[in-house]
Amino acid sequence: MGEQGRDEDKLYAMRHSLAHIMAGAIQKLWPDVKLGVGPVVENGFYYDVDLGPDRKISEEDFAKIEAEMRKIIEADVPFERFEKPIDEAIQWARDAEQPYKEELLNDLKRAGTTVAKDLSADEMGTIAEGGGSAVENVSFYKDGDFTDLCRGPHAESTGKVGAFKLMRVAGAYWRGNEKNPQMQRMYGVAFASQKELDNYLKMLEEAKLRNHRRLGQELDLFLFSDLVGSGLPLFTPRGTVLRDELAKFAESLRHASGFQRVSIPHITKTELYKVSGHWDKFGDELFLVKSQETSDEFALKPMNCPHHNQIYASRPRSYRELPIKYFETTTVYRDEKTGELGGLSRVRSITQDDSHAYARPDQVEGVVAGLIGDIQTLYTTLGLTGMRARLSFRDDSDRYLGEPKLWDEAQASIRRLAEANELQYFEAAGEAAFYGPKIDFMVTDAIGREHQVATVQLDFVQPERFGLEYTAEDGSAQRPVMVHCAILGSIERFLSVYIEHTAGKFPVWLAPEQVRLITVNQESDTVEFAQKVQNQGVELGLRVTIDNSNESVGKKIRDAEVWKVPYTVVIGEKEMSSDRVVPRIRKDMDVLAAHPELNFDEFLKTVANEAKARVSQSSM
RNA sequence: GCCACCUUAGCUCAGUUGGCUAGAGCAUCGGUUUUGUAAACCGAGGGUCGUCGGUUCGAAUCCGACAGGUGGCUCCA
Repeated sequence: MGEQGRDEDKLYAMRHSLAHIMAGAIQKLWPDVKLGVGPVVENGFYYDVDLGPDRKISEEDFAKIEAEMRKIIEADVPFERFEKPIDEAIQWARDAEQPYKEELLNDLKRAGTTVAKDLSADEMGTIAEGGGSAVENVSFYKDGDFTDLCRGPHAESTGKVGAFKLMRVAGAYWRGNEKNPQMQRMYGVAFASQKELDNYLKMLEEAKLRNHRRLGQELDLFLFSDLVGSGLPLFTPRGTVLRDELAKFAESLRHASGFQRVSIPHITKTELYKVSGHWDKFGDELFLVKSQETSDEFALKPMNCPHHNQIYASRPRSYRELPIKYFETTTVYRDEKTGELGGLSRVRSITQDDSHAYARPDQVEGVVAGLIGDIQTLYTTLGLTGMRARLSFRDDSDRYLGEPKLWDEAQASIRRLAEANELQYFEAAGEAAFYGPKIDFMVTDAIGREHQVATVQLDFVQPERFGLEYTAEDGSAQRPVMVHCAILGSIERFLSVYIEHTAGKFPVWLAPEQVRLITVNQESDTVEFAQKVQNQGVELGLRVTIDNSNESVGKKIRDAEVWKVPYTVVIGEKEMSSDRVVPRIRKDMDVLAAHPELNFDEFLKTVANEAKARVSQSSM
């Protein structure tokens, strides 16, 4: 570990120390506060506090708390470490009337250093000493009047903690369990220097400018209506271009990989999900639909696999025709809890580029390898890089269906696939679907944030439940394995990522408006010329618009910039007489810049080719 | 669903300790202008201040409920 590692350790200690300082400040202001845990997180720290049922900290209190923290920092008192036997520590917590600490210590005593069931390893790590045997002593840190049980490490003294800012207060359940009382989680950010803190805050401002909700409004891509309901986005013509073009691209990849399109209704009798197993697992997320005609109970489909299974099951299948691969871009509906909705990232009508392949066991790896290739092609084309794969496996809880032996085989097979396809991967226990393990793909956006996008899942539970079969070479009936895959994942969620990644500067093939023609005046020959150019463009499959409004050219140029149109062409006397195009090219693009001297015909063809080739811009 | 905060015109926002007919810019519409690469000029329309209820002589402003939103928690097939 070099210089950088030591700096990171130092920063960690600073942030951790600030968590203590904040807790101390809060305790000074509200002496009977009950403290939870206060770990370091990305960019800062938090501390969970509980002022009792009738009192809450709000953001208005931040100035007060920060002032109190600064007093502690200015006092520059040392962080002193000492140890107590576990029983004395428990007594300390009892005397201090800190029931949450007492609970942690009791778990620590009972469970040793193994992680208590409800507590994440990281949280536990902040209070427990390492080692494998039962805990006998626990360590404390004291700065001034404030003492907290803590593993450390800390800064030397409260004066050496860098620059910080309290950011927000949020509700958080004690130990992350919604059955436990809810505490207030105080978040702060902290860096070694004020300059780094300022840079971080500036980055947050930039992220705000890219926010997909804001751009969705500014660029007229999608909206929500109170009458339609929350979590139900409506897409405008411009937004629909994005959706359609993305879906078309995903579809073309599927087509090349031998998938066949199918089409299913958006509702079904609930019976379907009782057979599939979804009813028991996810019944509370179903939108139920009533018929006025029959007594059957219907639901809006929350996933597509059971429907697709019915198509597979509609006739006897031979080993010769496997793998059978169905694909469809379609919308599913999930009754998400209102507090979980947000912009396009979490919606109640979710459009998936969903596929289900039914394969013989010996074909599974080939099918999955093909899907991985398609996923890589799509994200590379979209300029989303740094792909990582999460191998989502089961843990030892009882929420999974299917034979453990099948799970082991499938997980081993997924591991082999990750190796064979040279994926950069890591494993995560407890992330599997209830019916099988999966590979989840994450990509990194233009400002360094990682998002989960595509997913490939193996499933042996549903073929069993639906009695899916094929006739093998020897005439016996065999079970196919199902492979679920969505490349874009949810188109809505994908757009939330992609709009922020591009900041709304879409590449030509996705741009809702690819070429905007600006007339210098409203004379009929100018307008007719523009219309002729537009028609030519439309014939080439381009999205060309004309702005012949009665505004100055300067104003119309500005408008085109604001709408982030890739190519803008002013049409006036010069262009009409010379048939030369001097396109105004959006600054992030570099494709046409190499061909400055084109006539209208050449220009349009060049743009059409760029769109057809799905060229991504090099800089975003 | 839980916690904190937010909601004034299509958008972004002003609106003093509760007190005259609730304002601005952009956008929209009408007129003048016929324009050359990031904002021409003049004028007009547009608001039950999220909704409902309460306190008050008087509510955009104070209180409550509900709806919608933001950030978290929990969840995410």
